[in-house]
Amino acid sequence: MSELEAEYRLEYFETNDFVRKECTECGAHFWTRDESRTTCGEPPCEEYGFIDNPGFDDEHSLEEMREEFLSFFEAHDHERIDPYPVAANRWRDDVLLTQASIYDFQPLVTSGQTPPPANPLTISQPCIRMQDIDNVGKTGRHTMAFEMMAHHAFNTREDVDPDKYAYHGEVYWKDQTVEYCDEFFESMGANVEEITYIEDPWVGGGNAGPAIEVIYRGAELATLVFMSMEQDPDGEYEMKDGNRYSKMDTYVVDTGYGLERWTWVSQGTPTVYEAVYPDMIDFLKDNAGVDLTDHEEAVVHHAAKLAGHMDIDEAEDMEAARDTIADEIGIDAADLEELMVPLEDIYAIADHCRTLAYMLGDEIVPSNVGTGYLARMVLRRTKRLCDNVGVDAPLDELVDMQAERLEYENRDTVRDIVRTEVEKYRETLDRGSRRVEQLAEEYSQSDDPIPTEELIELYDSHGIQPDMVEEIADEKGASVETVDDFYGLVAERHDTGGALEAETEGDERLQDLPETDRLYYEDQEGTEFEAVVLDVFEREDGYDVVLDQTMFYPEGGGQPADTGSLSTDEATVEVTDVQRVDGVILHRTDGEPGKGEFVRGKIDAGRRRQLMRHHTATHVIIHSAREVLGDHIRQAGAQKGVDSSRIDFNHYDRISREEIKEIERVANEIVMENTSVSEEWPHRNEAEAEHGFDLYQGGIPPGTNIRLIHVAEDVQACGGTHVNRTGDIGAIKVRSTERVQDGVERITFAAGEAAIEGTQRSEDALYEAAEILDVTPQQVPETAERFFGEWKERGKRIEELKEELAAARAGGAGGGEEVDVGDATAVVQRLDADMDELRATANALVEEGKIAVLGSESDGAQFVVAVPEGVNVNAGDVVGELAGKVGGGGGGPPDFAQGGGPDTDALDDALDDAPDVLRQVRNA
RNA sequence: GGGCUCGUAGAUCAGUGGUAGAUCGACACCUUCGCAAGGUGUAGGCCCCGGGUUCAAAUCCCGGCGAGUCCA
Repeated sequence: MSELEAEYRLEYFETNDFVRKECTECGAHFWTRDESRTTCGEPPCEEYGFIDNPGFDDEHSLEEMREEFLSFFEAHDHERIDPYPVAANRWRDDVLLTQASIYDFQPLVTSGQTPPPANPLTISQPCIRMQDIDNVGKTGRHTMAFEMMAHHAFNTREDVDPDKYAYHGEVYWKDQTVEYCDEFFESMGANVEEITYIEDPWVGGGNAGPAIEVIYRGAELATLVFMSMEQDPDGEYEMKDGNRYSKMDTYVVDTGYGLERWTWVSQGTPTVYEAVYPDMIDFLKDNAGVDLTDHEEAVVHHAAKLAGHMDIDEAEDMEAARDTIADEIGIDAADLEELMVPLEDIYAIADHCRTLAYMLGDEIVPSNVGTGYLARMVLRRTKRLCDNVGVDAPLDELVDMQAERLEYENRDTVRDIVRTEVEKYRETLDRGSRRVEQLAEEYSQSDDPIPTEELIELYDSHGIQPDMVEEIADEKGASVETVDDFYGLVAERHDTGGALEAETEGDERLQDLPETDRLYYEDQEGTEFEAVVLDVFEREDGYDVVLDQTMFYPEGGGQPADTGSLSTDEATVEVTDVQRVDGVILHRTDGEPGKGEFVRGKIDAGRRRQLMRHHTATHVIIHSAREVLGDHIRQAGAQKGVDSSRIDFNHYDRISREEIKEIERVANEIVMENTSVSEEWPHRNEAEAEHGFDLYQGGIPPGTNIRLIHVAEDVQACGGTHVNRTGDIGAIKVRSTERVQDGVERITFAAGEAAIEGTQRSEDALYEAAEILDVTPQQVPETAERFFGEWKERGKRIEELKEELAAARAGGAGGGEEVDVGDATAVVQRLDADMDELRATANALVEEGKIAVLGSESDGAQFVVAVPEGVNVNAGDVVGELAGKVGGGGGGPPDFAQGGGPDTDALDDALDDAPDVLRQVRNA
């Protein structure tokens, strides 16, 4: 760590009379203007110094503070850019939610592959950190939702090739960053003498660099990170994670100024929540009927202030501190808790509602996977808190209060989603409590506690929290087996082996080959071309041929590879698959065309044409779905094919038949308009500025320029091949919809010829059905309904008749053989009817006080034996014996047994033996 | 993406291989001046679908469809 010391000897510190000191409490090194200072200023070395003592000239609301910051940096030559969505998984696959402003620029911008939207830039980025969820509301300082105000500058070293990275040269670095920070504090009216800059090197995600924590009146108000190193076993710096790092070609100024912290310090309220959500807190208190007397108000204020001065980083710290605080104020700890808990819930509700506003406003759709699951968790937690504290305002209204404040435009959809989710949650709770009630009743009878096993099952499979089980069990007079590490036990159930996928090893030879020219972009309609074979790789099941240029489209963006052939004068090889690896296109063939040969390539035109139709149709469908279902519709995956294609997207409800028809109608309208499908390669910043993030439905491509495909009003970044005009699609027919996950719907559709074929197939089925029923296709549903009804009627009628028949037979009309078995009479009879009839007859005989032994030949040999009450014959034993004679088995309760076997020839013999069997069983 | 749970009458659910059930609701009748309530009775089931095992499957196995839930 000491190796970084030189990194902090800034000219700015020198020229402004800063001194470097070592904290007497924690030993950290820091820079200050105050020669007499001995501690770094950060809790626990020092207490909060701003509560009831605001640190700046003016009090600011959240909105005012955000504007102060952004306009300050705008005035200092930074471009203000719009915040990114909180759903970071839209542009990177390593995280779900945006947790810092730098997330916006990872990994493509920070690595230099892609230029930043502006340089330098300033932003206030909404972030969500779920890690702190248990602390929110309780500690007075933790929030789940926050905005990270930041300014960023992206630099590359002067000595690297200017063409190597998407930006070049140094914008500014450490001195300028610290100077901006100092100046901003000063502009807010802070006393700069009190600021300390603590040296605190930063490490994260394979990168590292020197960093400075900026502390003012006990609050960490900014972190200045100088990202400039990457992990490297041979690197010259060893960082605090024990790994070695070396300098990179790019170096990035990554700052973070907590908007909520700044707002809080400007107001000096006891908790951050009161500074950030004053209106919402008032509303919630009023709604929940939390009405404090002046005295209580003073106690709460006093307690919060004391807590503020303590080192409370976890909710548990708060519980522990409660006694101390109560003691100091001079009231009972229990009384204090009773006073504080409702307020803590209210604080948490306000924060959670803002979190939800960000998530849903940024069009995350609740689901059981990914970010959708996180949104659902937050929503359910919020609902529970509302119920706890007695807030009865509808949750969608509460979320909307925040959405309005954050100026989201899709507020109606957000409310709709919240209402749908609350309803789903209510159903889950209903289902759950019924289940628990039943269980509780069961266990209260046996006096056993409900075992942990059941609790885990209830939570894991049915989403019921243990405390809810306890509550209901209590009402039913049952207890619950308590366990320490409940969630640990749940986690155990999810242990997975984690099968590792084998990495495909790259060919050294491949890396030396030039990128293949992509003719399929120059002429999307073309199907024949000429090329030179640059290299051939022998594979297990064929060859990989590399050409200098190709028209074969490699698999990508959900579009399968082209197939076709490569021909020399002597021979023709079939191309079965095409892949692109680092810009080099590999043609998998069944033969060796010869390195250096001149080849003519020919792609399967019909197949390609269908793929192009389907690809363009995919854009049309997603656009139509957006139009019909709402702006939250976003592609979640797609696969094109020859006969049909499918597209998955987020939606919070099942798609109705009506909606499908409407989507189909809108899609075909676009087809019939026959507008041109165009392609362009604009600078990504211009593209983003004009079309926003929705460009990247299928993932974010790297590079300065990106390929855009315009289909009617729809614009998407896309690497696929497309038809020239929408009319070339021919027709679009939705084939089916399914729910692939909760909140993710899949539409399978067909375009062009496949649409016609698909429709014809469904019609064939309908016509065939109509022919069988001998009605017109239009009459099929009505007729089917009538037939089904009649079929059921007949079934019932047959039942009735069988019973009547059985009664008649039992009455003597059947002519079975009557034998005496001790004091009882048995009827042995062969009926040749189905099992139902046999059973009915047997029952009727039993009614008359007779033992029934019935045999039948239908689908093998079958027996039914029934014994009236009070007769000492075990029916099961009789059947077992008889069934054995026909090569099968049987059994059942002592008064009614069934059985049979495959050997029908032996049926009569078995029945002849029945009287003996009966007597044997009776004697046994 | 993975794990787990579930699918039976209009609703909620029993039913662990041997004759498909309960409660509520619906309907009819009784009781009542009338209503609530009560009583008696009746109707209402492709046991999600398709295969397999078995003498026999709502039940066991495999696949599909539908729903729920937890985790990443």
